[in-house]
Amino acid sequence: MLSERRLKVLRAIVQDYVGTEEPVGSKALTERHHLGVSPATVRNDMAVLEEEGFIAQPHTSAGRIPTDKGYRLFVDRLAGVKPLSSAERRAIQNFLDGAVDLDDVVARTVRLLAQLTRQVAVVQYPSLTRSTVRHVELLPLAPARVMLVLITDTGRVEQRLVDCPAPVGETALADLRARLNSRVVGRRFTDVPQLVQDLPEAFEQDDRGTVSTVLAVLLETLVEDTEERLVIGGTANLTRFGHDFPLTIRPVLEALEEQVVLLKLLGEATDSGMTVRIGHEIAHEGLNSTSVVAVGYGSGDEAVAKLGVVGPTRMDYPGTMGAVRAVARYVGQILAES
Amino acid sequence: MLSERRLKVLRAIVQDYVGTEEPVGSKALTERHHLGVSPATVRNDMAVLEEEGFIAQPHTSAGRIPTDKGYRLFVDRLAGVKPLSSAERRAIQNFLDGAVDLDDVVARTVRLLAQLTRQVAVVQYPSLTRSTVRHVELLPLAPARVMLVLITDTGRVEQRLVDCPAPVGETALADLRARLNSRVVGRRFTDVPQLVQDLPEAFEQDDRGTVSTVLAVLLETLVEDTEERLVIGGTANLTRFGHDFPLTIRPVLEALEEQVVLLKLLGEATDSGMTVRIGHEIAHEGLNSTSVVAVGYGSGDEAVAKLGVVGPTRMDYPGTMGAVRAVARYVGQILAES
DNA sequence: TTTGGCACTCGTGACCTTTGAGTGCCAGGC
DNA sequence: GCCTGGCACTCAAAGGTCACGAGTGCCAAA
Repeated sequence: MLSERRLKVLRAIVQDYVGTEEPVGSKALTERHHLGVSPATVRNDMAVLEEEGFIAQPHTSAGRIPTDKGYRLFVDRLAGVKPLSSAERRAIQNFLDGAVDLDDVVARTVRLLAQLTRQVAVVQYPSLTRSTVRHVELLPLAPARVMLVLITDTGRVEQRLVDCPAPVGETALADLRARLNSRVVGRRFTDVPQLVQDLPEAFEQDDRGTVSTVLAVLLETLVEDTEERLVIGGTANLTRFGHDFPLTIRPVLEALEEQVVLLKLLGEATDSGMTVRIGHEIAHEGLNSTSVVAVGYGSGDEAVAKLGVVGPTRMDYPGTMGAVRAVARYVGQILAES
Repeated sequence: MLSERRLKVLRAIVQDYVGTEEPVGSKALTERHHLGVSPATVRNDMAVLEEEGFIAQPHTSAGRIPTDKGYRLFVDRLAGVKPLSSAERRAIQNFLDGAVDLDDVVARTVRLLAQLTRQVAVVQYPSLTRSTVRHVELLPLAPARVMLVLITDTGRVEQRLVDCPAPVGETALADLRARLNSRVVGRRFTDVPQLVQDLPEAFEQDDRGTVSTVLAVLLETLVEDTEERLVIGGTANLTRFGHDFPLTIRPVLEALEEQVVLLKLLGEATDSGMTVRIGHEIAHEGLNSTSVVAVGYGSGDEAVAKLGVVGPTRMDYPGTMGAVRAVARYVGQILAES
């Protein structure tokens, strides 16, 4: 087990390195942090920390930099989540309060996160899986063609064209609309399938085909929409990545365009509480020199989606985590209000 | 006026520089292009070209590189549009034919363009200004709350919540829906305002407020939606920009996130025919070292939106223009079919 | 007008040296 | 047993020198 002081040394190394981007040596450490011991002692501690794999030397006779393992320990045990200043909190609130609809909320959130953390922000649209149905509408477009419109409690609207096996009368459609809504409004998406299961039986033989078709499309919409949309922003912050970044930035930009990768990353985040993935903990190769801080957000207790940032492993974890958490909370509030 | 040969020299310089990314000298020129004259002669021509501002020297005793003005001349008079190979054409068609809906068409187009040109691709969603209305639907959500759904001929669906000044009856709403649709279905967005102008007068005094409100929201939707959505892709290609690119890439990434800037850029493109903006011809400062190749596309004769690419001024103009034009044509076809 | 010749420029890369931050280790002190 | 000051060692970074060579401009001759 590492002694108290060695943990302090590790923390100091992480903090200094994050600030200066340069390997930190024993002398500089004792000067900047009042550790109460001499550089020589710190050197001994550093030797131990290196042996344990928490820090490394880029080359002999250079300072040390934290390894992924070192950052991990730092995040888990040495760093808190830095709360935002009240000025920042007010700024967040003001900025988000101006949003007019869901798209706007998401767009503003991503801008805000990017600005606050000075990193790349990723925001997932609220998932439909935990959403409830606000309204289902059926519009006759042509004799055998119906448009299905699904409105969710998060303000999202989805529509699908349905080609029916036979012409549908206005009354049958109105009947279906009424029955459908009475059963599913206010219910969760996940509950819908069994709620509508026996619905065709309530209709005349002629219309059953149509009813089944409409229901099939509805269920399909519910499932399909579980694959989420993402919005990313602040990619210009990638230029702050490091000195050698032609090589670093490339794969990151590529990964950011692969929504699948990002979705998987966010998906790995635990539903409640913040998740931090550091460097090689991230499965995707192009992101091995980045860290991801993600957290779920939602209108109620449950998270309906995730948001987070992607930055260099050498990032200000406490500050980033604080910003991410704060933004997630405010977005949750906004969603709850609307 | 520049002699025939000097134009040839300029063309050779542009081609070589685009290929090698390095200043091109007189000797290399005569070796790679059979100009039939000696390096000394070429040097004289280069001196003239430089005096006229078409080329420049990064420093004394280095080769020449084209200036923005040089590229302009090249594009206008020296370069054709390079048609794609039939293999490329087939690839485009196959790739786009797999699209299932409008979103997918746009997403695929942007990927395709980025891949084909190896640059940053920008695709604007089909504009609503030239679109026609397919259907307008009104859904009662609460006694004084109505959802307005607008379906366009390009397959786009927009919805808005309308808070009415007074409760609306089902019948009044149905009446409004019917009257509204009979007037605007199949008509262009731009014509809608005057078509519905006198609609409130057909209703009872009690409902006029509601009707006016709904109409106001509808018109607002039409106008708002004229501000287009954009999709961009291939940002990873920015890493190919140049050697000094930390400084170059930053403002470009920033500009790409400012949709306003891009919209303006695309907007400047003439409706028919391709537009090429080179370096400082672009008003936005961050994009002064880039060129934009844009062209309109549409399902019929008229362009409904623009698409294009953003790349370094040092780009393969003939090839890029060929790819952009070809993609625009195929997308137009796809849209016309659906 | 073109061409070969020639002197000149100047960025590039190779090679060397110096500098200094940082290290590991050790012997002595608390 | 842990901490500390001292000391020799290492090595990347910074600076300086130098030769190279691609490229230029100019000029006189074809």
